[in-house]
This record gives sequence, C-alpha cells and structure tokens, in this order.
Amino acid sequence: MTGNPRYNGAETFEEWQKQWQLEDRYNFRTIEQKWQKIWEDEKIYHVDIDNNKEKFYALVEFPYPSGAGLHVGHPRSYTALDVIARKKRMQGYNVLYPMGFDAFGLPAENYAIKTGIHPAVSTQANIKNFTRQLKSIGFSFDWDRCIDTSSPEYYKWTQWMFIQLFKHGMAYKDKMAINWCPSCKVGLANEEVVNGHCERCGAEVVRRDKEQWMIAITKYADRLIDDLKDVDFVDRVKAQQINWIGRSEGAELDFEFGQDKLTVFTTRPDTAFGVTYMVLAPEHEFVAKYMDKFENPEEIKKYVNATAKKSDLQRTADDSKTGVELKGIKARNPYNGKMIPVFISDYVLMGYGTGAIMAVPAHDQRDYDFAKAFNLPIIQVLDGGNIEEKAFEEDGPHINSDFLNGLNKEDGMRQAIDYAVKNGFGRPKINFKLRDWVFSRQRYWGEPIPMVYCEHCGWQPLDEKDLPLTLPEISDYLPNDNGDSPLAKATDWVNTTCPKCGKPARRETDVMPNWAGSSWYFLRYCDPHNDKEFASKEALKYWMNVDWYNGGMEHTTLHLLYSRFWHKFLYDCGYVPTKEPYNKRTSHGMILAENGEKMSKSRGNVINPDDIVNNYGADTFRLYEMFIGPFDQTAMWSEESLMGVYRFVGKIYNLFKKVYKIEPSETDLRAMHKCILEVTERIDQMKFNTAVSSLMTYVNYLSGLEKIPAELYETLLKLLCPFTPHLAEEMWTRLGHTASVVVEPWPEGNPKMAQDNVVTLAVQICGKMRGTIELPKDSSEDVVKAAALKLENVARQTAGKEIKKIIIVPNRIVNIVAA
RNA sequence: GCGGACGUGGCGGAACUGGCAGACGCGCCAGACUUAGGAUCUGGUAUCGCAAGAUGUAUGGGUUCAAGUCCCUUCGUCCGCACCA
Repeated sequence: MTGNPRYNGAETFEEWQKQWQLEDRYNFRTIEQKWQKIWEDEKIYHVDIDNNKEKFYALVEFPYPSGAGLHVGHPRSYTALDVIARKKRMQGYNVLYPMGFDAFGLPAENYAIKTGIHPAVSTQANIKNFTRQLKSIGFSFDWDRCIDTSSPEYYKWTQWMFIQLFKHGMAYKDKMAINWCPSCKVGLANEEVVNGHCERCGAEVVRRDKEQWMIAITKYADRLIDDLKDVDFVDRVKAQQINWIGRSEGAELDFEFGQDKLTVFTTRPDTAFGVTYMVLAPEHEFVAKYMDKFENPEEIKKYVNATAKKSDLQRTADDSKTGVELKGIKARNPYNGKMIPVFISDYVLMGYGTGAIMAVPAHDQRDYDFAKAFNLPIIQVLDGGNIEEKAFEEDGPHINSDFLNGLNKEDGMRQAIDYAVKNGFGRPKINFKLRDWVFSRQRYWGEPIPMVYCEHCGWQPLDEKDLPLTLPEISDYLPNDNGDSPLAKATDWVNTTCPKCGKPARRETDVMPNWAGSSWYFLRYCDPHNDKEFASKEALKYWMNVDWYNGGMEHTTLHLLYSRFWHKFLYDCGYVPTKEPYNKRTSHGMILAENGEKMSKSRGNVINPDDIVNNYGADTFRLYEMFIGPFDQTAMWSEESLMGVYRFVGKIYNLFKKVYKIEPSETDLRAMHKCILEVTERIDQMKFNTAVSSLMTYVNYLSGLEKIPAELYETLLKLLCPFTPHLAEEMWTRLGHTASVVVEPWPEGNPKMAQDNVVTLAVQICGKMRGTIELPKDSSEDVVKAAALKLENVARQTAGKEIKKIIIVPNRIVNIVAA
C-alpha cells in the first residue's frame, strides 16, 4: 500500500474528493465489466495440477442450454459454490470450479422439427448466450475447462464407456414396454411424460413393446445403498435414494400349480398359513401357458386384453380391486397342503418380484380389499387388531399356524424360511424396486449408440478406434410411424459392415438418453482436452473426488443415482481411483415468484437474470441470492428485499470516503474478529443468509464510526470478496493495492479478540427476565450474586419471599429462585 | 399408505451444546437533509396496557431453576415415492 489509502494517489483531500465525487453513486455497470475483463484476460481462475497445494474440487450441476436462457434458480447454486470456491481459494487451496453444458436434449430437437434449424446450430447459439450470462454474473469458473456433451470430442468417450458396459455384460438389448404417444407417434422418455400425458401434445400415453438397450444398474443396487454410509450427503438425498432403490428382504416360495412351480416373492413368509388365494399379474407366463386348461378362457382373455390397453396411469389411479379367477386349476400351499384358488388381477405387477403373490388378506390391506370384493375367506394368523374392519399389519403372536404358533413376527419369519429351505420349496431373497435403466431413445439429438447388428454375429460394438461415431446430417427430424428414430432414415449411415465378420450389417438407430453425458462429466473436467483417454490417471488422481457437489433435489433419483452407478462401474474396471464420485452433496431450494407460484413462461412471472444484472448489478444479484433465505429451502423472489441488498452494496461503496489510515480500537477489533469468525463458519455451513447478515451488522458498526480504520475496511472487502467480487476488487484497488483481492489470504478470526471484556447478564426471578447487569467478563459468582441482588427490581420482586436458590450461568444469566 | 422437511412479528427470516425470543433485511411510523434520487441519514416498530406489568414461537400436556429448542398428544403445510407383495 502506498501513501494514505484514503487519497488513493491524489495529493490533497480536495483533489481526492473531486476525483470520486464525479461518480458519487456506485457505477456498477462499468466497474463490473472492467473487472470481468481483467479476470478473463489474466485467467485468474485458471487452475492446473499443483502437487504443492491441496486441491479442492467444487462442482455444480451443469445446465442444459435452453433457448430461454439462464433462470434465477441456476445462480442460487452457482453463487453458493462460487462463494465456497472463492473462500477456499483465498484459504490457499488449488480450487477447481468448472462449468460446462449438458447439451443433448429434446428441446433442441423439437425446435429443429419446427424450424428446420439443426440442433447443433441452435445449441451452439444457446451455449453462447448462457456463457455470456454466466460471465456477466462474475463466477470464478475455469472457462478453459468448459465442456459440451454434444461435441464429438466429448461423446466419443461416452460411447467408449457404453462399449465397456456392453463388454462387461452390463448393457443388453431387451423387449420392454415403453411410454408411447399415439398422437405424436413417438416413444417418450419418462421425463416427457407429465402425469401420464404427453408433454408436447397432451395425449394420454400408452404402453408399447419395443426393443430397448438396457443398463444393468440393478446389479449395483446393494452397493448404491451400502456405500452411502461413506459419503456426506444431506439426509434427505440419502433417504430418497434408499427409498427409490427400495430394498426389501424376504423369501421366494414355490407353490404347486399344474405341472409347474409357481414362485412368489414375499416379505412375510411367516403368514403362509393365512394364504387363502393367489394372484398372478395378467402378463404372467402361466396365464397364456395354461389358457386351454382353464374353464373360463374367454373371461380371462377379456381381462388380460383390458389390462393391456390400460396405461400405467389408469392402472394405478384406481385402487378398487378387479380380477378374474383362473378356474380349473388350484395351487397347493407347500406349508399346509391346502388347495387354494388362483386369480389374475392388475394390482399385481409383472415388473416386481416374480409377478405373482400369495395373498394373505388378514395381514395385507390390498389382499384384504381384494378378498372382500371377491368374498374370499380371511384367516387370521397373527393375534391382534380387528379383522372385521381391516387387515392387521402389525406384530403379534402367531395363531392358526402350526409350528409357528406363539412366535412373534421376527422369529416366525426365520422359522418359516428355515422350514421352506429344509423342505426345498423356498429360499431367502432380496428384491429391489429399482429397475434396469432404459437407455434407448427414438430420437436424433443424442449420442449414437455405437452398436451394429449383424445377422451372423448378433450385436457387435464398434471398434474403439472408430470412435466417435458421429451423428449423420439429416433434414427430417420427425420419427416415423413405426416409432423408429429419425436416424433410421439415414440409410447410408445405417447400412454398414459388421465389425467382426465384415458382412453387411445395420447400425443401432436409437440414441442415448440425456442422462448419459452427465453421468461422467465431472471426470472430464479433470482433463478436458485429452484425446487419448477420457482423463489421465494423473489428473483423476489429483482432482478426484469432487469435494463438494451441489445440485437440485429433482436429480436425486436420476442423474445423481446414475452417475454414482456409472462411476462404480468405471471403478470396477479400474478406470477411476475411487468408489464414489462425490464426497459431499448438498441441495438448494427452488426460487418461486413473488406470489409463491412457480416461475413459468405461461404465468408470465419469470425473472430474467439479465434484467437484474443490468438494473442492480451482478454483485447485488449474487448477494441477494445468498440473502434470500435458508439455502436448502424454497424461497420467494422479492424485488423489495433485493433493493435492501442493493442499498447495502451502495453503503459499502460510500463508506470508502470515511476510511483513514488509523489504528483500530479494541472495540473495533472485537467487531472485526466477530465478523470474520461468523462469516467463515457460516459459509462452511452454507448458512449464507446469516453470513450476509453478519456482514450487514459489521457494516452498520462501521457506519457508526466517524473515521474507519483502513484495516477494518480491508477486512470487510476480503470477507465480501466471495459474495461481491467486483465491488471488493474495485475498492481494494482504490485503497492502493495492486494485486487482486481474489488472491489475498482469507482473514483469520481470533476468538479471544472477538470476546467482550464486559458482559451483560440477564437477571431472572423464577425464570422471568427482571433486568440486566453489566460486569467484567468471568466475574466470580459472589460478585454476580451481589450485583444481581442489588438491582432495584430484584429487591422489589423478592420482597417478603425467601430466596431458595441462585443459579448462575457464567457470562450469561442469573436466575433467582424465590418463593 | 411409505419416506423426508416444516409450523416463530405486517412480511422474508435469526436464535451454537436448553440460558435476555424476534438478529439481519423488507415494510410501516416520526424526524433531518437535499444536487428531487429507485435518494440518503437519524430514531422507533411482537401484542395488550398511560404505566407498573401481563401475554407471547401451530395445539394440549410433561421434564427443568430455565423450553422455540428435550419428551408425549393433537392439528396443519410442503416435497418425494406410491397396488413394490
């Protein structure tokens, strides 16, 4: 620092005053643009591997570059981790904070169908717009590492990874029922189905069987649950993933049915003596197999057809129980030899367990409802509840259950399974709700699946040296009537030769879902320009894991689960050094419009970040996003609150005029250290709103001073730097500094310096506040007692009463118990 | 039904291991000042009461010298999953 910082190069006070009075109001537009250019020119946020420094990898979910541009929700997450990244940088870490674009997706393709503009063209334009917007907010991204999942240099590796999945038996082709829009004549991704309706045309979605590429994520179900214990994810994320994977322990039991064994999965084998009927899913193979043995085939066929026509929505919306008995064949309960009727009903799903259940109406509400509807017997096998009214699903001693009688649920289960195992009709079994991942999309704008079908060799992967398999240019993006991908029409591209035998063969024409590219993008950031590997071992070893990943709750059971799985697969293959990709996962709340509604184009209540940056500046925008409310909770946008933050920013600018190079007082230092400690701690805890209020309290203190010691103001700027980097840089240089405040060391707070040497104790009588006393810190109990009793109010309140007890909490409270 | 979060002034929200409820901001009220600006500055602002004081953290109860915080009850809101056997 040179000279009196207050004069900032000016010879006299008058000269200095004139200099700054020209722009008495904070001119955020020129100042913010100036610093953004300097940061970019000097590549101040660029990072490389530096083995002398501890790394810190901060990650936010990269956006899909939509035509609408940035939403105010995006910067909530980006600013939060920018604050964390900037603070870590000032604390001496080598910080990787990257940004990129998840650029494959349906909107670009739909736009192409409407306008004929190639998705690559519109996507690049959108990326350009997003980049401009992100830069205007002053995030400290290392733009040299920016990635685009739709570029061949990137998706080459997505395809390479798919081939690894295939080679390890993790990718397979299977006929699957998919969501089909009969009006658009197109298969839809789950994310395009809104409450059972097509997002584009509103028609109800039906099921249709199609050959699909599947990824065997279920093989990792156990590990995806178990390894959650080793990572620091917020509880609701863990809970939701566990819930979604839906692990349940039970047993498989074989019932005799015709010449076959009818296997069911149950979590309650102990209730086997209460089975009064069985139910198959209408799609169960035995229904067709035994059709000519049934006495009522017409009735059965009618029900099967009716079910097939129903959408998933219709099938689940109505919880009244329907079904048809399979007359002519009964099943035999292996526990007691009883012959029981068998039904088909759509409340049993083919996709879970074995597609068949043993029904215990006394102890399962769904079975109970069905039994009531069909007038079937209900046999109670656990004592308790009132079976006349509803099923009893709790624990109790077993009754009517032969060798299980008297046992509780837990013991009963064990005994029942043991018995089944010993007699060869059952085995313990764990089932999951999680299904394998449907990986095909009948679309154009996605990664081509690098597979070729040969009549002689079956499905063959491309040779890895032939990657990337690039998307061919086409002019017609509409899928055809058969539900084939638009790529099917690019016959020159589709017709190829088998990589194995060289004979004519056909390429896969479906593309990957948009979750593919995002399943490993955090690895690419470590080494984004590598054309030999998806990332070098060295880069992965240095940068991984992601230390802190923030993103939306809506991705918990999609992207977050997919990418954890994908990473584990790569780990098993030896391509990445760690089992889990993310050490810590946090989640931000949504930002709603002022009236509490969701922001949407149709409601016309969307706040455009560009307007906020233009009207109030990036710093105000950033600071407001942090001040808006608890980070993990939903918040409502408020222009008036934004104004408060805007005033605060202006206040800091104005305070500069009162800065002198003088020594701070003890009280000054106390305020300063208190602020340092609070801001530091609260950033780490993501309590950004209270971190900002600490800064406000500190600024209020500075405002009350006639002259502000330079040290206090400099500390303020350092603490502000993560939140309002442009303002901090500007004022920092006006103080005469030549280096950037961004690289200044983060201030150290001293708890001792932050403490008052005089404390105010609350004086209570029987827990009610009656006054306060000011005493030196750590005064002895006798001193505290004496001072408290001396209070006039205390004397009055205790008059005529006996003082029974005096409780003293050091430096906080005195409670006089009197009666 | 299952799982998760939550309920505090006119509003958004603070309150660490139980220890002065309402920090900080908005709004509102009063005043100052002015280059009339999206100004700025100062003071006030939980409720009732002139006051002393009383009452207050969804509800009712409990533990404690002391409860927004811990335990139980009831009510309500939001989010995710949902005929998963």
